[in-house]
Amino acid sequence: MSVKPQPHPQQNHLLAALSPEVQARLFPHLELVPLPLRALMYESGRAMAHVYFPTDSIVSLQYMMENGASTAILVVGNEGLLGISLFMGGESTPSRSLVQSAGFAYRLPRHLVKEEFNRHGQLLLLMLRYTQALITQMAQTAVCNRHHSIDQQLCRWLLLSMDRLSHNHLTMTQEFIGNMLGVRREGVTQAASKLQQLGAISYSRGLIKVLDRARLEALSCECYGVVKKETDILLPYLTQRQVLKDAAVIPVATLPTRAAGT
Amino acid sequence: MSVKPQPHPQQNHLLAALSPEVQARLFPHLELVPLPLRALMYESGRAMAHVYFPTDSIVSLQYMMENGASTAILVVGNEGLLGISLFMGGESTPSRSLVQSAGFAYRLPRHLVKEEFNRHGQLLLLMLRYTQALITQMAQTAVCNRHHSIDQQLCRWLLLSMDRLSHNHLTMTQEFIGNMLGVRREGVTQAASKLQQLGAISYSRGLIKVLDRARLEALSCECYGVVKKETDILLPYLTQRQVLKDAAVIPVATLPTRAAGT
DNA sequence: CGGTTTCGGTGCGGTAGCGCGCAAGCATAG
DNA sequence: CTATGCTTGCGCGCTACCGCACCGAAACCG
Repeated sequence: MSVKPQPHPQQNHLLAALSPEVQARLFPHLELVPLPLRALMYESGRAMAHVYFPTDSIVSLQYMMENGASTAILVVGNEGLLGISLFMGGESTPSRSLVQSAGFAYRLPRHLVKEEFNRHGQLLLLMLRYTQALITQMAQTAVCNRHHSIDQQLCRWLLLSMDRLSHNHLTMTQEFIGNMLGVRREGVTQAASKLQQLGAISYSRGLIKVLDRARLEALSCECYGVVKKETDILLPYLTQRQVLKDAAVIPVATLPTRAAGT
Repeated sequence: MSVKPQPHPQQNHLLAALSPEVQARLFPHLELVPLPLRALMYESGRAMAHVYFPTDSIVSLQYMMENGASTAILVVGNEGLLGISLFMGGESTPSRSLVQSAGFAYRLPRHLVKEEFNRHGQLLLLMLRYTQALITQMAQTAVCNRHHSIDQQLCRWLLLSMDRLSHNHLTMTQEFIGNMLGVRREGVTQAASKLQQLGAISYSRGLIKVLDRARLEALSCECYGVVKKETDILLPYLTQRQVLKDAAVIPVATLPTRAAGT
């Protein structure tokens, strides 16, 4: 029917926010790879060979328990990248990454990203800010796991996913969502059924459509909003698609901050 | 009775791990401050003026909910520092920090730490690795909140605290612990009473003594061990008190990694 | 087209944790 | 030494969620 849009590096907001100079160094080495649903990007404890920049795919990072249970801690889509621990120091983490929505990603070999990072220029700054945003998302997930109902968490999850897609539907079964949230499949069934009765979503056999986004936001816990707001503060050029002007090194002071510091 | 030991910057493992050169630049500006129990170090959304390096105190970082409930996401003691978001980009975070065990900390004004960080030397590297360790702790907290019982989480919490103290007792009421873990006070009472019957701890009116640490570790969930192991990999010189030799810049490759990467 | 697999709906008993209220014991101020 | 407040123990009903088992309907496949 319709022609599939050709993937492009600029679809990834982090890549798009890089200065032309940095882009010129990195883009020639970008490799486009398809990410099929449920593909395992990183296995716990294995060294990572690449850093991935999703364009239209969504990958979630899970921590596993000894008994096999797991919970997704954060979600990465076209607003970010997969593999921050390569910058931070470890070559691997005790977590695994799973493709939650199929699509494409560009990837770069580990050493190239490290080299660029060690220039201590724009990439370093962006990575740190992005990492801070991830930290907020993880922390909020932890609180959410403690205090909120499955209903609320499902809404949060759907919203997080929708923000990273250009369409309004998700391809995932309730069983799969259960694995993500670390709850029973039946729990998801009940929550989803409630949402459908309210007209917020419709679903059938692994295809979920969001019909009333405002409704979802109202039913979700505050966690979604907190993370979104904080991310906007930290990385306005990502969520609002503003592209930073060049300048190899951006003084931190020129980036917006929430508090009017000294 | 006994003479209180004089606090010293080297009691903080992060400070101790710095090269003599960096120490020479920073130590003259260190300011020793007492951290009384329950003091609020950072309030959500307020700009941070200092970075704190605890010597014998413990500070925990909490995320708050709108309805007043809260959960501690991570714990900082003499192995680390308070205020990583100053490096990462934000001047503030949506979290608050609470003194969980009274003691002392050295602090540095924000701009001095930023300056040293921007030299892109040893401090940068240490901070990134430490941040990675914090991320692991947060993620594991999130999973723990989802999957483990109050009993197990109490053990984890006690162990995390003991690792950061030189003695075997804690000054905190069960109500306070409840606030930390984000559970009811009565839940803590039941869990603690179980631990006391098993001879692992004894407690009375806000004073908890750890009698059988091995027992605690056996009763705790795996989360404690996972975080500890990962921290040892990332920062061996912190937990094992090895001091790095000078060299203003340490190539990442010389730091130990888990996987035998390329 | 018929068999098999996948997905979602439902019911049932069990349990961990919640909110509440109350009481007993220790601790400190006056 | 008494009064007051803080800490802990305990009981009660309630809800959310779990584990399990089973079923029907849709999709998939040869």
